[in-house]
Amino acid sequence: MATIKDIAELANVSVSTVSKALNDSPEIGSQTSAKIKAIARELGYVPNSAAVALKRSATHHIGIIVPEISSEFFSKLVQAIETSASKRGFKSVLCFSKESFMTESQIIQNFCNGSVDGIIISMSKQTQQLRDYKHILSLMDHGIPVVMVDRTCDSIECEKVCINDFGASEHAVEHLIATGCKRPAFISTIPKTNVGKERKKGYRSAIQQKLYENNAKGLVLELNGYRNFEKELDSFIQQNAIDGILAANELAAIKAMNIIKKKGLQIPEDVSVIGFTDGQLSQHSSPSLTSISQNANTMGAIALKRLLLQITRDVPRPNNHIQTVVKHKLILRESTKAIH
Amino acid sequence: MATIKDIAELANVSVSTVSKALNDSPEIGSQTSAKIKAIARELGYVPNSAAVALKRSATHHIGIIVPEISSEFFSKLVQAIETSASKRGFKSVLCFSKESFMTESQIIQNFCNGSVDGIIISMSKQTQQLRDYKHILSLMDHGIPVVMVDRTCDSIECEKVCINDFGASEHAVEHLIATGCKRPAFISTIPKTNVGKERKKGYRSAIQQKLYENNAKGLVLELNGYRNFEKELDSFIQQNAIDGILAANELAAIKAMNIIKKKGLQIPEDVSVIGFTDGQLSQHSSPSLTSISQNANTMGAIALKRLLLQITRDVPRPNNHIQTVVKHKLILRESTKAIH
DNA sequence: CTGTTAGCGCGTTCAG
DNA sequence: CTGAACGCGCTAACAG
Repeated sequence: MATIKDIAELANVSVSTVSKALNDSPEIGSQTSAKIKAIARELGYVPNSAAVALKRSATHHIGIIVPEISSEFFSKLVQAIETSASKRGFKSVLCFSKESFMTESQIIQNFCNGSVDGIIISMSKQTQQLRDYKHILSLMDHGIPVVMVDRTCDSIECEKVCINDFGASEHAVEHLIATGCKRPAFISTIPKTNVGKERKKGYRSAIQQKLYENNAKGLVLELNGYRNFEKELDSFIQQNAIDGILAANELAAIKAMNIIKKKGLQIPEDVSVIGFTDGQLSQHSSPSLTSISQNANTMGAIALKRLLLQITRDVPRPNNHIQTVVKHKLILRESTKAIH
Repeated sequence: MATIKDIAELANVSVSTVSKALNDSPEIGSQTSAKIKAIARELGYVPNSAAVALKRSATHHIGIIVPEISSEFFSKLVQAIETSASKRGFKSVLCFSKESFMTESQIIQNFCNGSVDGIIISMSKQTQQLRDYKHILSLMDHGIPVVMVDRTCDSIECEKVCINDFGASEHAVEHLIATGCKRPAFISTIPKTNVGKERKKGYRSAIQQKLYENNAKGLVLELNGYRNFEKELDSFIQQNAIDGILAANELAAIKAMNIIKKKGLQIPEDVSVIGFTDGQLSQHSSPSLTSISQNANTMGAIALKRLLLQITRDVPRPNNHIQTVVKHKLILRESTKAIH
């Protein structure tokens, strides 16, 4: 690895001259500058990032912490963040919490060493369940800007980017009702997350407004994962004479559709289904799945933009409690009936 | 951000004493050491990564370059690499080439600044098409270890991790033939990649051995993307009386199934289908898709292990042309018939 | 226009 | 057992 020093020796000038020449300082004469640049190119010189980072106390790296990327929402989100980041000269350090509080804490502790200029995080299930945000606060105490995406929480004052999960859920349920569903249900395998909770609330709000006069809680099936999914869902559908399903996540919706088909019921005639996230699974299932799109790309781009705003202007924490709400979209496909 | 200097002042010792104490040097007395550590904890001290990197000329970061992560193979691969890396104290910098040679080159040029200790790459389509590997060679010239995964090439002498795509393809076609297919076809939307080519060769080899005596080229449909996919595939199936399909990638297989169903044909009775990659799409489609699993998790873990071997022992390039072949797996599901 | 010098934060000889 | 001093590679005063 050629250094500035090597160039200086070859060019018979001092290191500072080289530094200035390479940074196009007006102080340096054009022929000297040209000569230096030629030598630099010759040697394949690239400024050492650690040295620059040390000097500027800024790394041009951001940290991304997500639970995982096997669900398409997160993989899209990550890709959107990285794409925006690289456009602006920032590199992305990607970490997975695997839905574990401990792992998330360790990752964050690690990020306190100044290896990133800021962090975008979507919290783990366990963190949201424990409601323990010490690690995130500690990060902010270290002066590292944080933007929370999708899996956010109210009790921390930092920037947030999310959709209106409550409203999106209402929207979906209203559509089920409008297409003739009398007994729409809500199923979820993410009951412990803020988004899971909001989506459930939205479901209840919609059925209370549009379907029941009383304070009915509706038909809700919540599970932690997919262990007994088939058995539970099967009896749930049977016992409650379900004719519509809103699933809080894509995979649950897809699995539900397969179980419904297996029972010999028709989708959407007997049971209509709507999912969240709108990924490839939704597009390519049969019947294709009506979905709420969370616009992961937009969320990612905005999250990055907000983060860089905090990083570049060194206002430590002005109006930090800004929350950007990205519009959702209901994408109609074959798994729901048409409105007459 | 507390530094070693701050601690030194508070403890009334020199910075070097602090450094030694924090690194558990036997030179430092136990009570001094304890006191220093207490203060460090108090201040929330974390060693500055840029300074350490500069000192050690090693960042404990690796670079991961993949085309994208919307296909499940790459998202699994990335997750596997990161998981192994973090276990060993390495952070992962993730970049997307978006199948573009230019983007890939720029990313790599950027990585020559010493911001990573090594790189794992799966090349872009365009790079494989142009066969221009200057950027990768330049990386190696800079002394940065490189491991290529899945999308590899023969003409570079670096470590490689892949599956036997040729053999896997043969395996799949043999299964189609064994379950009664007389006219199995091969479809691909990745004709320009090495894996796409190998899979096609494997297909041809199998049909020549098992089906035709002569050197028939078989029934091959290659497209660059999904623009006219439906139209092309439709007439391809019609004209050639296809009764089996091996698709070189998961999405093509799924799309093919949907088109076949739309034509009113039965899967697997009229047309059997096998795909590559075995992701969630394969598991949850109806009928579920028989697939070749590339064991992305294994590939990722091995790639990282091999890379770290090169990084830690500073043998620059000993037996660098090692190629690790990971075993594939044929996962039988509903889209193929049973063997009688 | 160019060179000298200091210092970013840390680890590491080498003296004491 | 502890401290002073150097240098990793770079930028930015400050001199000349």
